[in-house]
Amino acid sequence: MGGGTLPGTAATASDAESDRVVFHVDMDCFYASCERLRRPELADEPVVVGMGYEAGGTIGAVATASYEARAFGVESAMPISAALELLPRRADADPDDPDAPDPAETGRYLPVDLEFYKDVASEVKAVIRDCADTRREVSIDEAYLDVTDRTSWAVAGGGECGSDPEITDAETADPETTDAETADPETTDPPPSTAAGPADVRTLAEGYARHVKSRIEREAGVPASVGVAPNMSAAKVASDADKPDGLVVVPPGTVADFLAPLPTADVHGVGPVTERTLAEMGIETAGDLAAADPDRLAEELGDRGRALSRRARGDDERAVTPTGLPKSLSRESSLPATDDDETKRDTVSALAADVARRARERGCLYRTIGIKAVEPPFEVNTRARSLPGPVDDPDLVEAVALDLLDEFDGVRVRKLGVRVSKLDFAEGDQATLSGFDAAEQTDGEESGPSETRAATGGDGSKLTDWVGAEPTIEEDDTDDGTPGDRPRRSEEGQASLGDWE
DNA sequence: TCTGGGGTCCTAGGACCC
DNA sequence: TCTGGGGTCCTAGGACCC
Repeated sequence: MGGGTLPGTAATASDAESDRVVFHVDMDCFYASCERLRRPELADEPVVVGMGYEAGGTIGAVATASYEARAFGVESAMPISAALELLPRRADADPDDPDAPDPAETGRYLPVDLEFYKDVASEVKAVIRDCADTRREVSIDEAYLDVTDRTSWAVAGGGECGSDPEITDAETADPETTDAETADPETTDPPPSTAAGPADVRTLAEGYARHVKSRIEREAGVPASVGVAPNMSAAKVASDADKPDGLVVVPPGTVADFLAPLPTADVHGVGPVTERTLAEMGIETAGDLAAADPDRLAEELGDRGRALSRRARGDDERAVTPTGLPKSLSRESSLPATDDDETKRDTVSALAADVARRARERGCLYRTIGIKAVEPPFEVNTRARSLPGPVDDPDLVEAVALDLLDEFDGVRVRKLGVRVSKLDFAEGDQATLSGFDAAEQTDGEESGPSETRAATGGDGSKLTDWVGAEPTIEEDDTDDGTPGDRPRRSEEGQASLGDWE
């Protein structure tokens, strides 16, 4: 990075010439960290947080395992029953029972408490919003920050190219920042640089990342790992490279070298299937991937092949953009495999009601209703039907879902799901501030003309006649039908994260 | 160890239209 | 009157991510 880049000259340069500064902030075993926050006695214990898990039970899957638990082989997505074999429950450690597990080799098992984690996440987000104007909050525990305008790749301490006073200020002027990262680098014996480049070069970007990271820990009380790079995919890999509590910096020009030795599976977008395909082509590392002929990759993987090849070379021009509004809403749930149609219909009815309720809470209409039916062992079937126009109609969701389910009469299923898609956030009536408490009005009046009458029209002919029977829906739904509380699109074009809070 | 639940994006084939 | 091409929408499935 010699002497920085003149404005305008870098715009079209690919990969390493981009001088953007992108952070990927990734909370360490977030759910477990949240549990520790409110139960400090769990601090150094193996902690397993299970979804679908109830205290004392054996069903469910591992949502998050603390690093202490991972040392026993417990991994995300593993069935709780399997985790228990590797790491028995602490409660089962009975000192009087010679057959009981050694307490030192047991762990704490807790059910997911998403509401609490969201509270913690909102504190993390408050820090992130304070530290970056441009950001993408990807999930409850993960975000990308473009902080190009707050820091730079200049070398810290007024080195060769780090002479921009504004930038130095940005890093150090925060009055709240009292710890080492603001102090004079000369006197505080800075932590060794984790830059992938020349190890003795600390950039301002690294200092700012340290600042963000320590603010999160201080203000939200949970640890984070941060990856720093000139683009999103490299930052993502960097944040993973030294977990937990990691800070890995990959300066411009070093991205390809940083990625090269990593297995292909570490490249964002390479899952088990692609990994296998690549291995069959003799491609084992990101370096191999970068060196492979893009045309050959495209033959095997389609357009994705080319994109992965670019990523592996450190070339990722995607801008950090806020998360948009959701494209679909769904609920699904597993059940003991059954072919009992009554059970299946009850399940689908409940899922449909829940999906419809959430859609209404978010003030969104939907035009497609679908189901998912998973046959053992893992055969996924989906069916969907589109309506002539967007609606907000719980009864219709149920009716259509049940109708689609008919195809699976007598079929054994182990999981069922209901989804609405082709969402329409009906942005027309911002004026409806009165609909503020719409989430509460789920009973009684239907809050608007978007309620389609087709399926509930009073005759027994359920939905045989709704397709094409209600071309009037379209006119109707535009004037109302949005409860108006959720789509907070004004915040930044699109709600930065309409999801929670 | 038979795999939880919530999403996104992409592809392919068919229907339909001009 | 067996034959063109392009575009769009829809459905189903697959891969991936957290």
